[in-house]
Amino acid sequence: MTTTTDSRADALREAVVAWFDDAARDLPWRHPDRTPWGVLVSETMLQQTPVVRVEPVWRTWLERWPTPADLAAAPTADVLRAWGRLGYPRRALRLQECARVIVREHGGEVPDDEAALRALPGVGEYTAAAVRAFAFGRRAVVVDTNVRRVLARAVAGEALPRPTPTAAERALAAGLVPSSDGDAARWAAASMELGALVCTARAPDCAACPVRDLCAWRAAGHPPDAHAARRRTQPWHGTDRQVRGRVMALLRDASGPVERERLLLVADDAAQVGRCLASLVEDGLAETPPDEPDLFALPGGDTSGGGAGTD
DNA sequence: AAAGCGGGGTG
DNA sequence: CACCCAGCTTT
Repeated sequence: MTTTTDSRADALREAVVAWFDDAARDLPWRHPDRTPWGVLVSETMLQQTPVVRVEPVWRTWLERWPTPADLAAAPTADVLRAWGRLGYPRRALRLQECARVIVREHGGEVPDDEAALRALPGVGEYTAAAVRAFAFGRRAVVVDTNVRRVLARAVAGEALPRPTPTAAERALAAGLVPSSDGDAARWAAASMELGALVCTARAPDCAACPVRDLCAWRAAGHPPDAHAARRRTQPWHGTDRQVRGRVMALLRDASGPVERERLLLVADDAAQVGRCLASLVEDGLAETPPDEPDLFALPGGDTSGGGAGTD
């Protein structure tokens, strides 16, 4: 991949980075004393969860489990409770498994190369690139939802990127990444921040945008979203996801196993709840104590010999 | 390529 | 109430 070197690309990169120097949020995972592990934890928590909700959980999490070895050794029930309401609790499971792989295969240190990062549970293309850039200051093509939107507007002249990324889109993003490690890492953080703070999805603040005079979307008169018809808003009310979430909330708040009968009350459709309980067990998010098929608890959280778990 | 997977803040 | 959020995994 070659870096685009035309003057317009240069102007875009320089304007965004200069803006970032002044406008960057003071986020804890950007502090000088952060560790690669802290960055990996933040990136995992930030997968589909907004910054404001992640920040307090990240602080207590890193205080409690400052290294991969600490998280690897923790009871999974404690991990799921600490994850709280961040959503997608399978991420917490994968993060703990990730910690165990790091301990087992990487001497307890977060790896810094692309292939090793991608091999970690829960680490995909974006997270691997983000860890390389933000934890190690290395060059990486970091393309998240913010960067996709910024490039869709500023370069492609569209209101929003298409629902699923294309090869052309990633090539465009790759071509804009500066060649040096330091510049590339700064560009990654800056382009993401611009999308998060100024070039937002709902109400972009074009008047405050450092690249407003370079923006193809603005130059075209802010045409509407060309891909709107192909977007599907995911249902929520009455779905398995909602029911699973309610079950998990109950299990988190209980100090011990919970009776199936009580869990069935989270929704009108008992069959649906039963299906969700089975899927949660299948996913490793819940388990039934030995010879107790009508009790459910968070995994590895068995504290006593079986008495009724009272809050 | 598309579906499944949480939860809550916001216009 | 629809939409969105520093995505990943599986089909």
